[in-house]
Amino acid sequence: MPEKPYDHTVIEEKWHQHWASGEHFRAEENAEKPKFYVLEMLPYPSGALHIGHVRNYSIGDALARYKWMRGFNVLHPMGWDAFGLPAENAAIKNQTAPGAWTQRNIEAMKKTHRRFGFSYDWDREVATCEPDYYRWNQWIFLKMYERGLAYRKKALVNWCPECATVLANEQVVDGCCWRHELTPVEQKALEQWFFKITAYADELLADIAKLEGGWPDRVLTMQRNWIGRSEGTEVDFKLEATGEPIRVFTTRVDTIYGATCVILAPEHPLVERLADEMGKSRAKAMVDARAGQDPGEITKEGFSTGAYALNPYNGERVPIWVGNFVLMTYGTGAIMAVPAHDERDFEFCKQYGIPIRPVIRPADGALPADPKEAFTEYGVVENSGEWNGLDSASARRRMTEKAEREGFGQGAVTFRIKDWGVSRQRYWGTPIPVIHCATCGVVPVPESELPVLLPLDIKITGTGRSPLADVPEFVHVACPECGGEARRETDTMDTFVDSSWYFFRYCDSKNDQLPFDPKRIAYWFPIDQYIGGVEHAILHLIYSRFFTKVLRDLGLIAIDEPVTNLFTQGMVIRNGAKMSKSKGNVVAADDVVEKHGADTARLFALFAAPPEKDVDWIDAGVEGQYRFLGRIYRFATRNAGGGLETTGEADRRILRRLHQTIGKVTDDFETRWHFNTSIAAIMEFVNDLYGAEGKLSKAAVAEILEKLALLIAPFAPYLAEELWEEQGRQGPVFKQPWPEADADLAREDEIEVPVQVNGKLRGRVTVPAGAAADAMEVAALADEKVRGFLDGKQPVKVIVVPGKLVNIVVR
RNA sequence: GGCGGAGUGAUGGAAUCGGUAGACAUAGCGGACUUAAAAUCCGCUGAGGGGUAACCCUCGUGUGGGUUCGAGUCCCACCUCCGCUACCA
Repeated sequence: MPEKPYDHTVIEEKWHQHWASGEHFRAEENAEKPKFYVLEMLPYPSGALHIGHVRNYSIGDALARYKWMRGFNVLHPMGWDAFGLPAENAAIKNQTAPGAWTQRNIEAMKKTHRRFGFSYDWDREVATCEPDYYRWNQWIFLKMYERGLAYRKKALVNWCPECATVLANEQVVDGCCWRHELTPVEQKALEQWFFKITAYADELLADIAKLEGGWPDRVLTMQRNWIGRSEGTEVDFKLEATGEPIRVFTTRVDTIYGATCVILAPEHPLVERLADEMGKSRAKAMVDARAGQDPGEITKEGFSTGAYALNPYNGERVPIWVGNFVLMTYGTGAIMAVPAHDERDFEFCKQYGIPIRPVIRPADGALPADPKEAFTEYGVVENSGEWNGLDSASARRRMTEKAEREGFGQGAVTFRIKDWGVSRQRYWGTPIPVIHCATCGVVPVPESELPVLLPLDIKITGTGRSPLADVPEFVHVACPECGGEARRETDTMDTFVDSSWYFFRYCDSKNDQLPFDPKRIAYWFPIDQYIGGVEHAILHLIYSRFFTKVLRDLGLIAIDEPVTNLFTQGMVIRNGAKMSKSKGNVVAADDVVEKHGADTARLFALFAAPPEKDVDWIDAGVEGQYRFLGRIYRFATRNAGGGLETTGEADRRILRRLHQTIGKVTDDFETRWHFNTSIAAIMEFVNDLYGAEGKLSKAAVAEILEKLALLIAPFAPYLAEELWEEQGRQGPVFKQPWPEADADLAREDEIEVPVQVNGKLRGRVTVPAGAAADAMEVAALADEKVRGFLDGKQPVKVIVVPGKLVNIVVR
């Protein structure tokens, strides 16, 4: 047959049309077949897919297609994380409505998605900004409110006095507003909504054990650290003037005789009463200074309130200070400072001349007279009255018991993780479904009135209060309880709410009675493979686990954890920097597909590096993948139906290589997903194939062409489908059984074994495959070259690794 | 500061369990084809040295030590880069 040139535009356009109906990728519940739920993190519709997305989806798609070929019933959905701040920023900049802007972006990106030929079941598509999605955010919110898992409290927000608006953390640059670079951001307390994730802190921590093996260790470590459980003691110091308690949390109550002051967080309620006017304004300045600051950069500062507290263990009188490094949001917002045994306290006390008094000595040492640094390890208690001589661990235990017995403290477990603040003073998000009534207070919107619709035609100015507060039709509402005049909540939800349960919705995306039918979840869940960027290792993946547990406790699902296996791909960087619009180094997926075609782009995304590694995207190199596809296509077309009538040695050799290649690619899929080496193996095979061209039998050519199409199907689906069709076979290729490597055909007859003398490579001998150790030794010792290096000496020892190598040791 | 990852040719990377370092690809060089170029096909390509040649020798995986018959791979110390996290008492 005559060779045809590889024209990706023709091939890809053809199959693109063919797949447009979407029927090939539709997933349906089928109890007969094993299911496989493969999911890639849903993108924010920023306007265009970039090459980082392409990498993510190429990994997921290769796996989805492989699993199809392995006979699984595959669920492979896609959607849009469509709420969020960029839409509002674009609205301000371009005078467009956020909804319309988002919709346009989704359409553009979906088009790109389809050009790449990713195997999604688009019937299940979800866009989180659609009322039929976010109504279930509201529904879940109300269920959580009923159970006390959603509650209100005052919390600090970043506030720009110039815009008179709340800023997101990423809008704070060097402590100043991003739009007013000289205006320092202030901290302002607002009533806000919180999800009580701390109620699940213990379970979230304990269940990490269930994820081991399926999730990367570093993600689990990050989550453990983020939850940050620590056991300690809460102790009440007494305010000298009034006798009222000041509660502190410490993990080292054994050091309490070394406490030389009590330090309050600047927001601590007592500061209001203890500090003078000057102190109060200093405290306020400390709080504001924290906005957007790199915490490591903040230098410790503080001031004395002039008040004193009494140590409950020894009655000692210690001064009360305010310190900027004490956090109101952790523990009790107040600490006892033990400079001799805590680095931070040491630094602070040294700076202000507060005494440093050691009370713990190393088990094998003495108390230092004038410590140069804090001794933070466990040791033996000294200078501590009745407790002297105890080791730290038992002192902790017994001193805590005393506090409990005498009522001035107790054992306590503190978590680093805080309740999840979900209120956003923003427009483009899910309206929080509550109503504020002057008589009835906070009233949830009745379930029957959901969804609370987000009004679409509004002006976003970027200044003032929550944008929704300026929409009278939205705000004014009758109270569902008393019928009186009331106003709607004008804050919207954090977009992490949207992405915390979307993977359930995919299973039943059109349900208008419930967020999803529990039966369908039972079939598809848990997610067998979740794939996404490691940047979501903490927030998204903890919130998703939290929601799963909440939905379980609501009786909607029966599982504890949503994701069995997590794969975190590396980032695609560009010129050593993370791709971002502001840096102007974004590689658009559209450009790549335009120039080289979808198969080439996908192949290159997988070939550039193993998927878990970061990769610096350089255009050079894409060419090679295009050439590779062309080599396959040209070989296939010019050899179609061709070949010798008789079979010979060339057949045997190339079929051996074919089956070795199948084995290699299969192994990569089953164990480590290093598709760069899978593709390299197929390239090597094709190179060998070129060498054997013209020497192969008809039967061998046919088998090779068939298997080759199957082998590349997960990586280059367009070309695979085209080859499959040209061979006159019934498609689609990605629903065919994955080829099996035939171990007998793959086996080598002879192997070349390196021979070392004293560990240095000195020669090679050829032996039959499977040769016994002594046969290998004989062959090695008989080799002329090797003998030259033996210098006539007798081997002291010969190490033989069957099938691998021989090492002869001489002295 | 804490936790994690990585350092291999000009470049991306390979070497999966301690066993031939540099597969595969890019870039470069040379050849074939062509009036010419592109495309394609073939060959060479870690450094240094030797040989007419097939080939051979020495060195070589961030640095310095160690374990081992044998180390890119394991252990110790250090250097550099990257990511995450960060006064969490």
